[in-house]
Amino acid sequence: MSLPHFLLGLFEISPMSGYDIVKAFDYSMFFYWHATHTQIYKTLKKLEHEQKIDGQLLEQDGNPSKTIFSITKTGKESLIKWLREESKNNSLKNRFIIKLALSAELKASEIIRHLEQYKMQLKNELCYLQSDEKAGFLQFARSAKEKILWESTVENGILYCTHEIEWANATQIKLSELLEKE
Amino acid sequence: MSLPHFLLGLFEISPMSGYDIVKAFDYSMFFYWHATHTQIYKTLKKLEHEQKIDGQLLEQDGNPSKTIFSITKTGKESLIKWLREESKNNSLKNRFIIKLALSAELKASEIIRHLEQYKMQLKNELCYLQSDEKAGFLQFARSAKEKILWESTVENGILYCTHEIEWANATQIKLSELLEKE
DNA sequence: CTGCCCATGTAAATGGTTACATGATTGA
DNA sequence: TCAATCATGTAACCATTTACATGGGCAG
Repeated sequence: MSLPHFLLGLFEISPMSGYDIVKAFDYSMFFYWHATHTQIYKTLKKLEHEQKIDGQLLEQDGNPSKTIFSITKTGKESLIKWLREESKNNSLKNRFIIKLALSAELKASEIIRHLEQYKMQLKNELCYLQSDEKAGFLQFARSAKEKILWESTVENGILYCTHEIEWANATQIKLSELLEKE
Repeated sequence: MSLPHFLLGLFEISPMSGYDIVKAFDYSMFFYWHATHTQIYKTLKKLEHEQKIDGQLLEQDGNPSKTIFSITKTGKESLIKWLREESKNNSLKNRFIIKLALSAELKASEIIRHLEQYKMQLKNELCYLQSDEKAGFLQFARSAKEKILWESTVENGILYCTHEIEWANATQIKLSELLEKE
């Protein structure tokens, strides 16, 4: 139940179109969230209907027209209210880890291969998090406070990926030691 | 789309009742997954209908009867097939972090308080992951390989919580330095 | 006799993915 | 001329949460 608030948060930073948000998600701009265009456009309709955002049609030449949404006073109030609430239900769902826990039926070599694939996914994410492109966004922070928050969230993703890769390496080693014993 | 497979994985370890699984989730036995009883019982019906599990009524005195499910041959085949597949869509959703990224409108002191609450949640989880109760489960591993996998998943949770707490501390310090400057 | 634990369910709502659809424009 | 990008949508499905419900047993 957070996508509407997440979008309000984006509009509070800057007015933008639904498509801008779709693209931001597609380029995995937000390490800890994902949404598809279906969900985004539906949520935008809902937020507009609740008068939390306000759409302005922008005609373009070359490209189709698009609606630029801005946050309204009501929307901002709703956003602040949500921001102030304690964040509960922070439980994570990690498909890879739970599959791994149940994988004892597979050959050790096969599990090692899965860990390798997992590491590759993490390295890709890490690569983007550490890119100049990502770092470039930080300059758009509107205050020292915002800059700290944005840097911290990027740092969180980097630390997560790094530690997860290290853990995967350690697990691979344990499994290969097992292979040698057999 | 993994709960059915997750449950098959549990039944492959040992036959058990729906209620056993409900309780396991309630006591957050599985750090990286959660499900409610509604979802569990519905999934059990589905798995039974697909003949992937097989229920046996167990009469008890004192307590109501319960159905103990075991995995069938078909179920085990389906489980193995899933285990062999590469695990994609490992993207995480972290409500706390995304809220934090949007929190620049809040006072630094308020954000520091949120980080404190987040740390408390993590410390609770960590406490359980490091408990004797949790360690006790490891002895039920049916092979050296399974033991490595279970230990690794617990270790993964411990590392995650530990690093996340460290990161939260560092972020709190940055924010309090900002407070001093004002 | 009140309230919690056992054990299992239904109904309704929300959240999220996948597939299908459109129609203009631009670059290879 | 073929495919990709821009921009937005619907329909159907699957996943998940919240609320409501039952009925016996047991402890305080």
